[in-house]
Amino acid sequence: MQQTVEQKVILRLAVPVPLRRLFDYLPPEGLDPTELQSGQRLWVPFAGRKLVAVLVDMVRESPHAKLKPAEALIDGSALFAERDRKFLNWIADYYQAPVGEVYAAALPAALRKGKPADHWAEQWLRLTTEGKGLPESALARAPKQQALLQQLLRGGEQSRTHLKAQGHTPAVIRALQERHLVEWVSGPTVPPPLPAAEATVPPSLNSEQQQVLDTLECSHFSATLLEGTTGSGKTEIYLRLIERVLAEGRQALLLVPEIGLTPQTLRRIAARFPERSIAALHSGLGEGERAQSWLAAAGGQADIVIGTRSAIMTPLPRLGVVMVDEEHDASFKQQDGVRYSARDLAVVLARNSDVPVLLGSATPSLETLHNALSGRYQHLRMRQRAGDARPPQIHVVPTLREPLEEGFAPQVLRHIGDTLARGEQVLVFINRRGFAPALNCDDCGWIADCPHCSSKLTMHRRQRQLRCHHCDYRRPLVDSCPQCHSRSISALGGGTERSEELLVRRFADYPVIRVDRDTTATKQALDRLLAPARDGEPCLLLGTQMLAKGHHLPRVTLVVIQDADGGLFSADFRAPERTGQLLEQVAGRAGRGSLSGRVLVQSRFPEHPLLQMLLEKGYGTFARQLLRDRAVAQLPPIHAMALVRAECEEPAWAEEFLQNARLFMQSLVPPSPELQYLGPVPALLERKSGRYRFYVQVTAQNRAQLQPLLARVCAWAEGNKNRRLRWAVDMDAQELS
DNA sequence: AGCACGCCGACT
DNA sequence: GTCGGCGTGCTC
Repeated sequence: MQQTVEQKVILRLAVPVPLRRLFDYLPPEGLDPTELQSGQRLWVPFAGRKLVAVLVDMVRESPHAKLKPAEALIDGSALFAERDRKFLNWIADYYQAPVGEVYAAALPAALRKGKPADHWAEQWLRLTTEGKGLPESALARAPKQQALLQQLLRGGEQSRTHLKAQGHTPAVIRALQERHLVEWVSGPTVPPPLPAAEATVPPSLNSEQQQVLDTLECSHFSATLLEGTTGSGKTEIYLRLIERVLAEGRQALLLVPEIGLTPQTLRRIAARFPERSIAALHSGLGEGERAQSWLAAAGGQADIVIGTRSAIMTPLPRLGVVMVDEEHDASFKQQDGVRYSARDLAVVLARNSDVPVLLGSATPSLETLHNALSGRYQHLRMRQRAGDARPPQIHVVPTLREPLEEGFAPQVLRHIGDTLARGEQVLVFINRRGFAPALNCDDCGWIADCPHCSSKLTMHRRQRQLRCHHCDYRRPLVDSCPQCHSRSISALGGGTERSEELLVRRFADYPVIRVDRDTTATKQALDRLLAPARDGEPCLLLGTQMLAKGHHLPRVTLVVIQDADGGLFSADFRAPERTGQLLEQVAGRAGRGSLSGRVLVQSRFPEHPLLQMLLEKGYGTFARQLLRDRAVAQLPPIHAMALVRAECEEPAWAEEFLQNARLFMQSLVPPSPELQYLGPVPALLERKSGRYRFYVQVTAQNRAQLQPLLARVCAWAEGNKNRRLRWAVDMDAQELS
């Protein structure tokens, strides 16, 4: 028997391609294999190109005969520790996603492209041997140098960023350098500095908050739903938990909805922890800043990480707590690529790391509520509003037989006028942007619709454009019918822009602030727009969902919901839940200060039982009723559900593909009361960007029944040869659109 | 996904 | 004669 002197090493790599497997390579030529660690990035040759791959595992042998060597090692040390890799592998498995794409999704763009991490290495200033020998009283004649020297003697090495923030000038540092007392060394990345904020002292807690904090156990895994009325002080609970884990030397992760991470939010956290290093991870960052924040988090330098959905995949070596604010928010579910739910992953991550997870909301998702009611999660509630704010009074305004003025009932306009006249603020919620959702010829019936989607074009009058809200199609506004040349064309229905026009006309003495995606391109813009409202002058705020989330506007005493009916008759089984959450959240904007609030809800169906229940009994009772309905209909969250989706320019191909997928799955697991199939059916938006979309829905008693079936259907579909067809498995799908 | 290889139409 | 259209095969 021949003995091999050199143990051969085979690298198993996650390559960013849409294939559900790892790829084996030999170590780069001329590299000592002992330098390799799982979790490092490497350049690899792959089907004629060069890609950045992540080393997931090292093994002794490979089933593949001809292996190529990897091209080069990128990282000196691993970016992903073993438990990070376990987590990412789990994600790929659970969501039936290609592993390489999961690893790619976990990395910030700059690192995904192969930039070396040491590009963001921080310069740290430390004492030389000579410097360490000095007494603190040295350099009495150079007070600035002395102060810096003392700081280094007491606190150890300091980052360049930190020194700059503290006002130590380069000149002072250079002076010490020239005396050979200090030197720069390259060290771990620190997060980019946040806008300066004045330190605040923690407010005192009310009894409910105190009770919640006493109940929350931080040493081990536990999952908790914190169901707290708007204004009950959930944020303070997050801040206290952060404080607690920081004191133990651990990191805190706070996930927030996409539009929740405003400079205002960041400032508030920075003000509470002025001495701590905070990394923000959101879409507003540049590529470099994002990589820097990510590396600071992954390197353990950042104490607090606050981010949107994708932050859940950031490695955190000292993780102590995970918190999800507004956990019901739809932006936690990724809608393309790796279709993960950051909220669900937060629970998985916490369990893996044996740390607590806190899901906070005034209007919990039915998923989380179900887990809380069934005892899987701890359920804590806060009903008191902070300060002396009282819950708002809610009134329904029937609009079916009412003569409306641009969508507003006369009495609603009267109330708006009265409120402004009292020097208070009004918030008008309209869940549709633009001037009008349709443009129609009175003579021949022509309707402006999107050439690429099964939807109508929305009229944007200010920009004189017709736009599709589903793809980015735009065309100039027409003033005669393109079909019959009639000049009698009308804009049907209303949106924020149309209401803005009316309100500006009717309430000319007051500023009207419109907040929607068209007026608010950036998070800074939102902050700027809302500034006059925060000053407390009487004004009218009008906008879409963007206005519904956590802005503290204490002078708003009247909230108008222009149309509550949208979600009551939708084909999407989640529509009532979302409508309930939205209405409750918007209504919560009323009367947050000492002034009491009033909410006017316009509806054509004021007697609709769900609307009645929501308005009279509140979201809690409403949500429990919806849960009972879901149980009867065998829908999530009582049952597990996944969609197999397909889209194609040729509708028949997508349908046929899904028909075959269903037949294939049925041959493995025939339909039964336990496991059921539906479809293929067209998606709610049947055509989008030129492609027809269909899905097959699979529901089962539990996920364990679904998992193996989905894995098999993925393997089957990967063998599908139609290039024009795109398909995906959407586990725990949130949208049927 | 993206890049190679391969087989049929309108161009210098 | 070939430049290039995109169908399909494969990626360690």
